[in-house]
Amino acid sequence: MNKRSGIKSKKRILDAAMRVFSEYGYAKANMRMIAKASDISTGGLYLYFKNKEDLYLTLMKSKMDDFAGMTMESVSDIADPADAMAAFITINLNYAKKHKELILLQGRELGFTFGLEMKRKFFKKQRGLIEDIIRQGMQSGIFRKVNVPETAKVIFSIIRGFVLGIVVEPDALFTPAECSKLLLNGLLKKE
Amino acid sequence: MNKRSGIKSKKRILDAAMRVFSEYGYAKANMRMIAKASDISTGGLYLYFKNKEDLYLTLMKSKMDDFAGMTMESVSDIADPADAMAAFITINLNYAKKHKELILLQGRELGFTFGLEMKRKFFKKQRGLIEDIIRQGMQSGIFRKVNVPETAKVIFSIIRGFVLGIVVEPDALFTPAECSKLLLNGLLKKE
Amino acid sequence: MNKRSGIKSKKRILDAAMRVFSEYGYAKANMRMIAKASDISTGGLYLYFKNKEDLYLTLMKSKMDDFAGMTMESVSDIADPADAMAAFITINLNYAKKHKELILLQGRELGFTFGLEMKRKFFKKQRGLIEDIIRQGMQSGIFRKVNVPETAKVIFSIIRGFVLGIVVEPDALFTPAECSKLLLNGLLKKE
Amino acid sequence: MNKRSGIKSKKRILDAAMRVFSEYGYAKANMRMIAKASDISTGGLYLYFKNKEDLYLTLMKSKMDDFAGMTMESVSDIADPADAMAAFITINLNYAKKHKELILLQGRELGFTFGLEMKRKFFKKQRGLIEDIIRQGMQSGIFRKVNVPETAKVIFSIIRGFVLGIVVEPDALFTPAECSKLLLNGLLKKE
DNA sequence: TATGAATGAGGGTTCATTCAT
DNA sequence: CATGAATGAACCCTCATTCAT
Repeated sequence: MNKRSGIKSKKRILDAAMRVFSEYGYAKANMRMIAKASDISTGGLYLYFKNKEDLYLTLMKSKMDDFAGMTMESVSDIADPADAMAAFITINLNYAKKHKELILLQGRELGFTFGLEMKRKFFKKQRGLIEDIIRQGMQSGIFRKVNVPETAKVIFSIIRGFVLGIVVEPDALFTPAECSKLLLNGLLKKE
Repeated sequence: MNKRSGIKSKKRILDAAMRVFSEYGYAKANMRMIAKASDISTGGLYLYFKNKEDLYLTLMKSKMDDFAGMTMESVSDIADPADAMAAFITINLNYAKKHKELILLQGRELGFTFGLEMKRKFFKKQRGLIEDIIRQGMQSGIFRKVNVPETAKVIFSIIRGFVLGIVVEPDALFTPAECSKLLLNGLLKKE
Repeated sequence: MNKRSGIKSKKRILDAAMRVFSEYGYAKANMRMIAKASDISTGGLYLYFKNKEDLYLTLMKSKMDDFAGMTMESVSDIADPADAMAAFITINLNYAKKHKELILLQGRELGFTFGLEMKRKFFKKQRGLIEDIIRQGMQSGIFRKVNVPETAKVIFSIIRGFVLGIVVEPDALFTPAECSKLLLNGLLKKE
Repeated sequence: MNKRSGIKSKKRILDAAMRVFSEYGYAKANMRMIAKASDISTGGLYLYFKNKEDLYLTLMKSKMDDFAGMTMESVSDIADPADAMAAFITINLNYAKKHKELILLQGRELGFTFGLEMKRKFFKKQRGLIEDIIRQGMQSGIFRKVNVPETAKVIFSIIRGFVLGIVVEPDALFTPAECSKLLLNGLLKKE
């Protein structure tokens, strides 16, 4: 009955879906909840999304794109590779702190049969960013010589670990600064 | 078809449940599948487990206990803290490599309403091991002075990141050796 | 197959439920039967009723309300208390004769954990009617002096007995007239 | 394992069944409960009873026989018909007071497809007793002339009403004395 | 574009009954 | 006689999806 632009409706649904999926997870969330939360009829959902999976995937893609944009932007104009790496970590951790539910949601459906490809693409992109930083660090001589893609992979894994740590431990006390310090300096005493 | 020792039946169910849950995840797995996979009737499942959740939780607990035992044992008699840490990482990564599905399954249900307490206890224990190693390293003077529990938390997160990395990337190339090297030495060139 | 007014669907379900519950009793009736009998899908039932119990209770409540209305109305404008009592009995017995299955159904679930409160309220109301009649009879001097609420209770029990008698004995021959005569005059010869 | 005489086991099962059926009703009681309550294995139940229905029916029959014996005995040697009638009522009400659950249980399954025949036979016998009393009362001239079988039916219904009243109302205050007074004298003031 | 009643397959769970021991 | 693990049909209920309006 409401005259709403299609785009606006789609946005509303996505927002509602975010709230609902975050709270209940993919499996326990149901279309009626999302319909109610977005104030759109059950049938209406299917005007904008092929099915539940499509809705979920679209949502995830948009969030990932947002985040990818953020990181890209914030890192691109930092000259010092160590600073850039620190910035990359910082933005990851801050985002995690702010959007625990999203991380949780993504993690929860980690190995899902669907959406894997999308996730992999996202990961690759992020790793690409790290690789660039490492290469710059090596060129400028402040990083040790390492196998770039492999190290990027490891670092990316570490960051994912940090992120999960923040999300999982309710009273996580570790700060971006500390995390990057450990990553950059290691545990051993510099002789 | 009757008469199997109760314990044997329980074991069969647990094994089958592991396979089924691994493949489909908790939500999409259904009791009928597990029944079929364990060659036990649907009703039979409920002779040994109160319900689906109980079955899942029991399964997880047994796996965690197994793993906790393994790490404890393998680390306990290594004198050098750096070696101990490396061993701890190695065992984590090797286990992950061998039991990807289990990790995935656990990760998938990360934020589950149930079983959280159990998982937290497990995490705490593992973190305790790391703390011990750090303390020894600091005493023997080969580790830098750090805030022990916090650092343990960070390291544990990092390891979790490694583990997930192995699981998520299908062609993970990173080795335990590399991982522990990075963790111990950091990315920056010494001096 | 779609689109029926909600109210109409609800009515159809209630009607079908009456038939099914009457024939099989609460425990042996199942939702699929009711669905089939109302020509509505299983899921459709749950659009209108929270669950089996709710459906049953709603059904009972509506029947009780109907009946309470009938008695109230038919007794209210009879001046002579003896006549009023006779009318009350008559309406009870006639209703029982016409709706054996309903009585049976209600009786069958007599001590049910649920719906007891509802039934008690209904009983209380009916007893209230009887009390009024007794009081009037005593005031006008044609009834003996009795303890009103207690006597009402007894009379109500007697009527319930009559009702059950009609329902249980397939070839019940006893008529309202006879019943009220016995109740009013007793068995002893008036000396 | 226990050496128990068959008869004793049967009795134990019946006793346990009484307790369990009373508490849960026929439908919600299950064989395992009865097995546990009688300390006999599930399979063992089927050594003594063909199935759940048979167990229930056997139980009911034994209770009815007991009760029929009691009434018969207690009424048989009372000379005065009014006293006999009063005694009959008294024994019914006292039994009801003592064995509410049994009455409830029987009432609950009133219209059951099975056991109806048995119940009818029981009712007939009880009615026969009442008929005898009425006939004696008419012969001795203290009862009014009435249609004997029909009046017996009505009286039996009334008594059933009393019995149910006792069971249903939690704080039933009506006494056997009162009940029989009303039944014998009626509500109207004499003359 | 929008609605929401309706569908129906499928999931978790129970329980009377059987049968190898 | 006795056991109790095992069976499997059947039950209540949910929910993604459709479609007449």
